[in-house]
Amino acid sequence: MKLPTEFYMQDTRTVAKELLGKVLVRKIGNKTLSGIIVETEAYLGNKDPACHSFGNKKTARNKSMFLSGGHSYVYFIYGMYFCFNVVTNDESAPEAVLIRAIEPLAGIKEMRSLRNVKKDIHLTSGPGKLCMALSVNQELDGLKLNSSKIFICERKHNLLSNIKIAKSPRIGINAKNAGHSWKLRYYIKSNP
DNA sequence: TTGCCGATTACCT
DNA sequence: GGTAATCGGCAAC
Repeated sequence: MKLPTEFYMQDTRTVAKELLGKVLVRKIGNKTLSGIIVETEAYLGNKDPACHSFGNKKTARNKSMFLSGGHSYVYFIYGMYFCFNVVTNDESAPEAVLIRAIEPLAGIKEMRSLRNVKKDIHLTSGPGKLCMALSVNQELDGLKLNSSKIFICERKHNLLSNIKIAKSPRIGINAKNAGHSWKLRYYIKSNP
């Protein structure tokens, strides 16, 4: 079952936590690639100095953050990589959750051919890596997450009912940034 | 129009 | 742990 729009309209930190254990699905032609979400980060819009939409600043790049919860926000970074985010809350709150890592579930062969790595552990263990493995690019920016190309759903069997969630400061935030130490990164403890 | 730097990764020692 | 790769966004000029 695809997650309903109401799921994404909740508080951004709640969505970041609740996304752990859900399944990110990418359809390419007749191929299905998917993985369990194991690491996320919350970005709190207007009041978050580390967020692209800090101060409600709207630009060509981050305009998708100003859509309602349940849309995608994909951006290009470091001249080489894409990052995939889930927009949360309503239009008045340009907030989002960055998907930082997934555990491959379906389409591992396709992921291997999209990535050029020796060990599977490196397939989707970072925000840029998972975008390469799932062929996520700017074409998917601003789509609703019930799109046939990319969406998120519950696991069929609730195998992760007793997962332990850990939190920490977000990765890659410059120490000069006031949001540097905010603990908005969530991950499934002990998942490699 | 210029110039700095980034929500990263891969590969090196 | 260190850093090159690589280029678009964005603020400042």
